[in-house]
Amino acid sequence: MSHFGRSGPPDIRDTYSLLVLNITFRTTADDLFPLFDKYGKVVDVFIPRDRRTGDSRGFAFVRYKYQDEAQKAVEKLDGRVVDGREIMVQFAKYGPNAERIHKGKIMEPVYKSKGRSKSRSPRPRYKDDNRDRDQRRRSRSRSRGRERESRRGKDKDRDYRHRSRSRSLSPDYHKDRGRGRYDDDRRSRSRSYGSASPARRSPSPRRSPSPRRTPPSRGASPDALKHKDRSPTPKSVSPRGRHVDSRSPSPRSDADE
DNA sequence: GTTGAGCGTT
Repeated sequence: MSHFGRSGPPDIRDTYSLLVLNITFRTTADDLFPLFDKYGKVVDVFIPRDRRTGDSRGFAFVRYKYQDEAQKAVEKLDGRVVDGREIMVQFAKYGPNAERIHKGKIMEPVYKSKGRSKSRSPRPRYKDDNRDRDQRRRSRSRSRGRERESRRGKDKDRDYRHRSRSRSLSPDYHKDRGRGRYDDDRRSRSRSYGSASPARRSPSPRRSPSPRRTPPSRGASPDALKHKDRSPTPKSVSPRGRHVDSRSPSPRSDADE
């Protein structure tokens, strides 16, 4: 859903997509549009949302008409604090159809069946380049600290994410963000609740085989504590509150099994 | 009500 056209992507023929990360979950396309539009002609603004909850996923896509404008917006809006959160603007790496994108411009996959050598730069990571990205990373790393555990090697953790993204090994979208998958099907197929109905149980846990047994670690005898706290006056207390005057609760009958 | 690495819809 585009912000402009309600019928999917309008036209990505000559548009440059920018990826906006680290945005608040409350930020909407309407909020980003004026911000990005000020730096250039924004063709469309799209914010992926959850299909179940409908909440923003925390990032948005802004499509510019010209690359120069997009580039400028990236430099200007990147690092800008929006809604109290520092956003990260950068060119989209992947397209909606898993197409390759160069500088936000969708480029169809090159068929080198005939031509062998395009000799295109794969992605040389220079130290300078890393340095830039490192700076912005600090912003998002300051959160609760999902990496707090920092297991035994950061390399491992880092590699894990790297593969998740880079490697197309996991087509499954398991983003452990609470989205999970559509379990509705499973739930529907749940076995018939005939005899395994927990609700059928007596609401009164009086027959609990093992009630809260005070741990002796305290040094206080369970009996003593129970006597003092539980029933100061056995006659006044009503465990369930249903049979106060009842003379014979009839445990067997009452406790249906 | 919350969350926080990342790349997209009719």
